[in-house]
Amino acid sequence: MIIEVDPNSEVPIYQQLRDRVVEAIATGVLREGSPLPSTRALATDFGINFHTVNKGYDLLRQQRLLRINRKSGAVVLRDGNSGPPAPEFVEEWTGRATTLLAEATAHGLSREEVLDICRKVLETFGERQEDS
Amino acid sequence: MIIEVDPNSEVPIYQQLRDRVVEAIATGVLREGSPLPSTRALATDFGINFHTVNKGYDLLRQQRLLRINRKSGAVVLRDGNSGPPAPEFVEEWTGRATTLLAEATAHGLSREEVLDICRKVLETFGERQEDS
Amino acid sequence: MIIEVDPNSEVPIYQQLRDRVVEAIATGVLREGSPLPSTRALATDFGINFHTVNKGYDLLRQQRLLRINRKSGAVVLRDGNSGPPAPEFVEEWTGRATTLLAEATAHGLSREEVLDICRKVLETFGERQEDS
Amino acid sequence: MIIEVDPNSEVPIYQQLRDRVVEAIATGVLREGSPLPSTRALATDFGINFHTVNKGYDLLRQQRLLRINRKSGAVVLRDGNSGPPAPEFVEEWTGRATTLLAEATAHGLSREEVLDICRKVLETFGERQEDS
DNA sequence: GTGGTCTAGACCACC
DNA sequence: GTGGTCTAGACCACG
Repeated sequence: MIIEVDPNSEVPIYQQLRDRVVEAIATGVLREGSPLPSTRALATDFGINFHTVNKGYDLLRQQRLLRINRKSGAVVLRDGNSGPPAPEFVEEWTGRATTLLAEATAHGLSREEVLDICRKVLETFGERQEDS
Repeated sequence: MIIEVDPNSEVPIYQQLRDRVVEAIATGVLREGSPLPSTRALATDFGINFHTVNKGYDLLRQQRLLRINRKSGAVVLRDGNSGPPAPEFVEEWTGRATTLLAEATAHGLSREEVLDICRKVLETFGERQEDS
Repeated sequence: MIIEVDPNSEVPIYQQLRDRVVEAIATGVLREGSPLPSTRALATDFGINFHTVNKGYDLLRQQRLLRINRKSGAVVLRDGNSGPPAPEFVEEWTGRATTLLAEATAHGLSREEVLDICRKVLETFGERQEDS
Repeated sequence: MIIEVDPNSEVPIYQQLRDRVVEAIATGVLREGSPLPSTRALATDFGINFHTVNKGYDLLRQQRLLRINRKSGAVVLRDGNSGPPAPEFVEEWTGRATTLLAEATAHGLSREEVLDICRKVLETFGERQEDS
């Protein structure tokens, strides 16, 4: 895994970790069943406390993206090919997307420019199995 | 202005205020030159601390969306028709968008579903002046 | 609040705290909108660490029973009169109830004895508004 | 025996094992005197550690549901028809039931809804011998 | 060796 | 004042 976190960022480390894992799942670097490093191992790798890693992993577990075993550590529970999302997720996500899209619009990006950026970002994510 | 903040939400009030103003600019409710209520007036309206409003306005000022004059109060500095955004903004915004889009992808939304949601949200922002 | 936790119990302190709060909501001691002590205050009251209280409160927030404000502390988000439960909750709860009821049955309690105990326990919980 | 354990669940395997045995006794699949597989056989069947099975059996022994003989293996010590439960068990069980029922009540299930669920679950446990 | 719990103390963000 | 984050280290539960 090629994940990096910035301890000096204003966004909490555990959330950076969550974001990077989510992105790795979206890009296909991590798939359903992929194992993640142990909390202690990842902590020493990043030079951060293992509790911080723990909290990041816990966030991912709450979002049903990770399954945590005492025995075998953390395992990716789902990826883009694991079925449709929960309706509540879509609703909640749309709310956050609205704010983000409003910001781009207010700063002068046109509808098509915004969609182009989104399209390009989505293209960097791996192809879905059903597409190929 | 028909702006509402939820003091019980988990998202900080000053950020809710910022988000609502950004959305108002995106939807055309606020335009370049539109005056905003004074910090004190808004604070008493919402029953929140005057410093909180100040912080929200300051965020908008940092993002070059607001101009704050000691004399004439806060004025919207730009809207979607005020020209293209700063390149740094686009870059920073794309980063945040990537994380958000990754989240949708990881949870099982297809590329087209994500783009559809974005398209629909953008349509609610109303037509730009040069479009009409 | 008359809440007690046993630091020597095998069940984690933060979960005991969660259980006591849930029971207080069920019995009507706590209602929608009731404030809870600050994490630090409760921690010193119980002679435990504030992080432990924090974790207990966080559990309750995850279950949508608590709302946590930076300003005003923790507030009860819902009680028995705040509307019907989420379907997923009912399903998950039924699973746990099955195991518990099986235990009673295996130990020799008859169907009616079990239901009697449940009925009596439920009667100690406060009357619902719509019942009165 | 048709018992299944999920090694990926968040609930410990030894407790899953205990729960499934308790449920099997409640539903009548296992009765007083029924032999259980040897710990080693069960361990290889499930692909889990032999100590884990041991711990699950030990839990059942502590709850007076199992007798473990070095010679004849594990045998079900009692079922629903083996007489009334120990008073201490009833007391301890009522405590756990209170927490579970409180949870349902706090989430908005009415007294009758809760009792209905319990009644339906108990009906799936089959008739007792003295009832038939 | 894995994660989970609890303690302790520091510093920051919010209001 | 409130809660949130991060660090640090100890001990226990699980397999």
